Amino acid sequence: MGKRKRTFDDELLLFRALADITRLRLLNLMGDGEVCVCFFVEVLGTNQPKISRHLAYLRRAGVVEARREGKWMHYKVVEPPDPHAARIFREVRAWLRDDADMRIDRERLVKVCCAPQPPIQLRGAPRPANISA
Amino acid sequence: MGKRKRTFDDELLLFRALADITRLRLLNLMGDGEVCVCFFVEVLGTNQPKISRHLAYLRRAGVVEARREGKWMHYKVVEPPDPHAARIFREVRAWLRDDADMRIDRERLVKVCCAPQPPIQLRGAPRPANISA
DNA sequence: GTCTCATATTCGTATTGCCGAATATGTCCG
DNA sequence: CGGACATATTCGGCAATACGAATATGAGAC
Repeated sequence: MGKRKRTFDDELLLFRALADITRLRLLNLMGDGEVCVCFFVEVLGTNQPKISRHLAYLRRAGVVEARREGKWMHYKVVEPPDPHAARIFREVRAWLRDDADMRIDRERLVKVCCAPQPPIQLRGAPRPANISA
Repeated sequence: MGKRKRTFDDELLLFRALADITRLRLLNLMGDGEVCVCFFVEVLGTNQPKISRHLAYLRRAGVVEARREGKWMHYKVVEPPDPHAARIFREVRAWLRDDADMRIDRERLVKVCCAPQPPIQLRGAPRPANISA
């Protein structure tokens, strides 16, 4: 009786990962490359545990990977191993790229990163790679 | 503050519609054309209100449409109006077509429809269109 | 009209998911 | 070692969701 569950579990995990606006916003900010957790907190304007929980969710779903650099953690998007999941995921990311509100988030990320006087809590934080408006 | 919510609400509705195994199985059975509710109940082997509730969910998400024919209700897949959503949805359906367990469900549908002696509760029910193994 | 059948909805409850607050882990510096 | 900082996890409450059971709606037969 658990046969079908096992076969489609990964797929359900993917869709449930996409079924939350905070997680979609995180994926969107990672669209151009690695991003440090502290920037997520700053751009989304929410508390840090919430960000961390959603990143863990995305990691369990197999769509992001983490890399440690000293105290900081960098997250980046990775394609799911399943070819069908990968195709779906690519379409979702294309959707995020074109969405107006998502673009606003990305612009906020650039502004926070490249500001001459960044917020106090971001002094010395490693800048994300491949920033582009 | 409700700006982002409004813009991406439809998209979240789509992903949440896909984040349930029963709804994915229903979409899979509709892959080849219109299907009558009574066949869903038979193939999935569950109670009727559960099927009806999930079909209502899919209808609210804008991915299926219903048509009445006497006492029977036929459901079919429709593409979401948003181009990005439509592309994602097409990929999901392709995924369902290739999945092994989903194929088993479709074969069960064919068997139930075309059996020389269909189950008592299905005598006279309108056959789905475009049945194919 | 009534009866029957197919489907939809409501109701009460159990489960799941998201949240903020508090706490734990992990790394660097001195 | 201890203190500071970035991030992760746990905990309790609350809202959303899924379920079975019961009931309601809607259409055809009579």
